[in-house]
Amino acid sequence: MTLDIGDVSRRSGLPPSTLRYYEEKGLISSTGRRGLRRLFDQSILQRLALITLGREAGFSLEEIASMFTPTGKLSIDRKKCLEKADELEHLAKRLVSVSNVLRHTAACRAPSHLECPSFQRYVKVAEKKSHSMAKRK
Amino acid sequence: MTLDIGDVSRRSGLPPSTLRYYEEKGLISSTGRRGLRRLFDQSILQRLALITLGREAGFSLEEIASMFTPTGKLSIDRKKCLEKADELEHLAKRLVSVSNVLRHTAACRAPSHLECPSFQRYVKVAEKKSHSMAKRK
DNA sequence: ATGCAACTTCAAGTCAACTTGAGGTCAAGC
DNA sequence: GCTTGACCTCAAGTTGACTTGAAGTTGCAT
Repeated sequence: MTLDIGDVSRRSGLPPSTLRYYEEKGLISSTGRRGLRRLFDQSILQRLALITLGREAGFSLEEIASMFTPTGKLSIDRKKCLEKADELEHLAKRLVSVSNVLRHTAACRAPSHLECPSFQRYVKVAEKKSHSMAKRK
Repeated sequence: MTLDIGDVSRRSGLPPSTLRYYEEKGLISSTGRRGLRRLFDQSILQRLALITLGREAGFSLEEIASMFTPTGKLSIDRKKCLEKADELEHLAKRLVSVSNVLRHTAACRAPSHLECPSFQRYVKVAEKKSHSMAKRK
């Protein structure tokens, strides 16, 4: 019931080179080897899904690595978790705002969007950055 | 009523080097020069806010550039706008899911999160990628 | 008119996140 | 037993998004 790197690659959509890179960086680990070949457990797939998601959310690999405990579970640092959660939620809200800006742009017939009040309103929401956001470099 | 690069930098939070870089890449443009110095219009600030937001949402500068028309308005390609809007909304939903995963991790007392049903549920939502998402390299 | 802070250009450097390539190993099917 | 394909390592290359540095210019206050 263990997976070859090729299987993991196919199932996760990530190329083997990336998987090796992630292992090198300590984000994942193989459960052992058969000869030279890495063997992975099923659970790697969930972990990779979380990593990919974290990347899409704008976290660096280093940040993501810090969210896992050495044993592979998610970090138990509750405060940190809640902070990240807030940050993500705020980002999500802003994204919805931009999404609204785009929908408006597609629909609105006003000569210039910059003068349209509803456009203005969306952009205003989108402009607000949270404090934690600012910290992110 | 025009701004110096320093003013824009202070008001947008972006360093002058980044502003010059963005200009070089065609994401923004100065309205003219006083001697050597670039002059910017007020409206640059809104535009920069949108650019920054786009970056946070994971778009490349090139993608962002393609969302603006040469005249500086948002692209009128309605189909493209709606596609991006969907993409953003989907990403936003997934982010909320990760946020939930994190909150759960902070709150749940189960010995292993991987066995907790509500954790599973959140991860399941988070795992789903949209088609458009997959295209994003 | 003189100093100097804030601008300018342009080339080169940096960093994260991968990818690519050369050269080697191994197990399975013909 | 030998080829083939999927794996391996390790070093070097790539890309995007900036930043830094050197060397020059300019506008405003003293």
